[in-house]
Amino acid sequence: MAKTKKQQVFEAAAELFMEKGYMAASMRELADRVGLIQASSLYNHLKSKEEVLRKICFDNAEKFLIGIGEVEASDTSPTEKLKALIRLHIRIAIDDPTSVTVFNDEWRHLSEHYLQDFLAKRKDYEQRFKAIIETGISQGAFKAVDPNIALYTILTSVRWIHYWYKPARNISLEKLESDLFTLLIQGLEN
Amino acid sequence: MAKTKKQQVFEAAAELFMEKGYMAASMRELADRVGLIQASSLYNHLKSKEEVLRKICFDNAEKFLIGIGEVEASDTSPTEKLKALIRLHIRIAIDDPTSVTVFNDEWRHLSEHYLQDFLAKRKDYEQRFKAIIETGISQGAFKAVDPNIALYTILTSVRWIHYWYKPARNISLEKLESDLFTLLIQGLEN
DNA sequence: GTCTATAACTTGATAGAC
DNA sequence: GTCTATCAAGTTATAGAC
Repeated sequence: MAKTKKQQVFEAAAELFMEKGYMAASMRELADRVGLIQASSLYNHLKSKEEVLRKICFDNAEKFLIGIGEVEASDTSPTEKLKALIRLHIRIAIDDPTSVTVFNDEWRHLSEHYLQDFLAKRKDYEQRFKAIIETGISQGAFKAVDPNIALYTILTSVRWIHYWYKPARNISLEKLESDLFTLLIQGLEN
Repeated sequence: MAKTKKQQVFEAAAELFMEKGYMAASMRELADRVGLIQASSLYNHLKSKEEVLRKICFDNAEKFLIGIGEVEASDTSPTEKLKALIRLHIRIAIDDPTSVTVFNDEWRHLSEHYLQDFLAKRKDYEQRFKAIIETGISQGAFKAVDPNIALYTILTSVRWIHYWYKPARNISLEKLESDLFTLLIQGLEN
């Protein structure tokens, strides 16, 4: 299937938002990047600049929320759940690094109504993630570190993947996963 | 010593850059925040908006480069050096969370000449940090993980501190340090 | 050192021809 | 669906009075 022009526009926008940041990215520059189109014509494919940001932010939020739902539903130990969550972050980051980077870095430019919705979803995700860590601690599987410190250390630890990891590099997805398990889980486990 | 107006302006700017991002922060809003001053009058205290960003980015870069220089000069094991580096990041983050957040997130809006200089300094820092990890691996003190994965996991792990850590909270600096050592070093050590 | 006024420019978005 | 033309609003920064 060939990409529709709308898809091309949205993908180019995500790249531009990643490279320059949402606020520094102009519709004229987006048009240049899509090629052979004027900025005004972009409005046949999108309603506004913010609509593109909204789609990126909420599509990724949904990916993470669906993912953590599956992890919660699985009948496994806290350690296995934590591994599955790290795998989820790696998978989403490698599946579409551009999109997830914009999601990570540009959500604050959502307008107020959407920003509130987004922050509520993020808070929900973080609390469910933290609950898994807390269960592990109370069961004695994890060390008695502060759950917030463990949570944010793990959450931010996977945010560099897009910037550094390229499959072409001589490091495999398996090595990436196992090194991250070593670094992030071995410190936590009893 | 009372703060000079210049200091007040630069501090308010850093706060504004942190909250809204450099590109979304306007000189008019900065003036409102400083209070009882018009945007045009700010130019008696700064040469340009970018001058403020430059000062923030290069002051922090210098803090990290001086810090890693001291760590390198110390005659200690890779594990102790790594602990000292984590302590360095925590100290800088807690000492001035606003400034270090702008340094972390807004450097890309430096104009070309300064951007190149900044990126060279960052690359220097990362390579010296990585060299310490590599020494630990080759000496057998650390596990044979990929040095880049370890480097970026550690570097990004301390970036949430500003957003979450408040000394008023019922968690001490000592607990923060020891939990981060547990999480970040225990996974790496043999 | 602060003000008002404004220059010079860029921004997101729309109207209407084709 | 794309174009040209344009609007209205916002931007950084400067000039010159006080």
